[in-house]
Amino acid sequence: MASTSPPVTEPSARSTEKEARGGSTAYLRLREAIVDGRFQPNERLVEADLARTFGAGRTAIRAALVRLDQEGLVERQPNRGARVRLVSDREALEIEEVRVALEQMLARHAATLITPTDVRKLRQILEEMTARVEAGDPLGYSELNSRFHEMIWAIADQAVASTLVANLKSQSIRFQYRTILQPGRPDRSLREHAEIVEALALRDAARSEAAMREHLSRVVETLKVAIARHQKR
Amino acid sequence: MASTSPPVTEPSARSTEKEARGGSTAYLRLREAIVDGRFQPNERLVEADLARTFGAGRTAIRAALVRLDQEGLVERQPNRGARVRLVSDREALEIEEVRVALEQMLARHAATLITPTDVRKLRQILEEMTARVEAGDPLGYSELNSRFHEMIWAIADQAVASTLVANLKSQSIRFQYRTILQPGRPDRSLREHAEIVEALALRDAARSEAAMREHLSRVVETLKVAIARHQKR
DNA sequence: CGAATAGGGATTGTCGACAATTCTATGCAC
DNA sequence: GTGCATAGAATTGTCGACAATCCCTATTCG
Repeated sequence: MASTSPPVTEPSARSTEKEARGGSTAYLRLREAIVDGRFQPNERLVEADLARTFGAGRTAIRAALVRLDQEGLVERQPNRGARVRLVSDREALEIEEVRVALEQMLARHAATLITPTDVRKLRQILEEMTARVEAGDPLGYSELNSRFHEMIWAIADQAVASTLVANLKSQSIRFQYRTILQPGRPDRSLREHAEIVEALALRDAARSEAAMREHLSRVVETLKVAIARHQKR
Repeated sequence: MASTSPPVTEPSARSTEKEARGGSTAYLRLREAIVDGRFQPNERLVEADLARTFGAGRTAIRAALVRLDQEGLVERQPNRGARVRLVSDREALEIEEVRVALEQMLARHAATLITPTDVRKLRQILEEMTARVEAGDPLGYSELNSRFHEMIWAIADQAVASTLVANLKSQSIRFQYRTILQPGRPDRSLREHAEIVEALALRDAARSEAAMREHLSRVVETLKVAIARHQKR
């Protein structure tokens, strides 16, 4: 399991790379810490503390916070510091709606660009997913699920959309288990994924788009009831 | 005319407001300068110069640049400074594709939430647009066109999607005139907008979505030929 | 004459210090 | 005991200085 989005779109490949060297290493490490949940939502992020923790200067931490704020992972208030941003239930739903729209489009593009090799890889992931469901391993399933979708993003070859959807995902990561853990969901989810692969293999753009829409719309619905149930508790 | 996105989603309402006071005023002014085209694409943005120009410290400028980099308006390379980001033709198309997907979704939501007052306002904008076309005023038309779409974003009441689409728009602003200036485009565009209003007035979600998709798909197509024509020149 | 190299100027990156602001806790009045 | 004012601590915001890096030019050597 571990972090979150390895393949398609690293945190934000826009600029400042070279890892270990430059100053953006603080950004990457802080980001990872937040996404992995090592900081609680709403937890205060004191610059001096972070600087000590990550062995960086306050300047670097500051830049990282500005960046994470713009990215939506952190909330900064003037003179009052930064906290890990808590995304509300309402917002999580909005994010998921956007994801539906974007992945739909990505599926359509993927259908016209997909190669036999890609299809083989997708089927392979699908098999592994089946195994995890049978083994009753929701965590492993969830990880493969991510791989599945990321693979489609890569095939679609649409950098803008992929970056956006990856960013949104890291914002709403806290909600990802609420859907899979619903009863009966894994089986149904599996069938939906199978239909997506089927449509992609046929290079049928319209059907691929529809299948993805169908799949993610159900995820949204599931999330809605999960949240409703979670609230009246 | 002037700036770009007044109503729905100011530059980035996430944090740091209060305008004239805090330090983010440099960010806002620099952003506006870039979006309005007062800096050429690829032009170097030297921190010291900007600090003098905007009467701010280098620290504030630095924070603004980090933010604008994350936002995609500026490109920063380690130790080599920042430049106004040049979005390629390819990327402009990708951005527009994303816009199709998002606005489609926004139209669907707007259809279920729209009020008679909203409909009246949309029809009014539509009338003004007609007047501009008849007057042969593409600039005024373009401005109203923005207002039209922003109004729909507002109605849809989806902050996440609205923010994204607004950001994308400021990135691709350089391309906005390439579509409208194509021959025969204004008339057709007008009819498409009318159909959108019609569908929204009926509160018909599916039809609204389809109308928006139809409209923006044509914009993408138009942009494609405009770019192709522009390249072999 | 061309290529490699060293020097100098310009620019970014980072640190430490201090000012400005917010937060916390204590004391005082009622 | 509750509410308000105030002092002190904690934290952020900003500035100036310096180190690190890059870019350009001129010089030297083959």
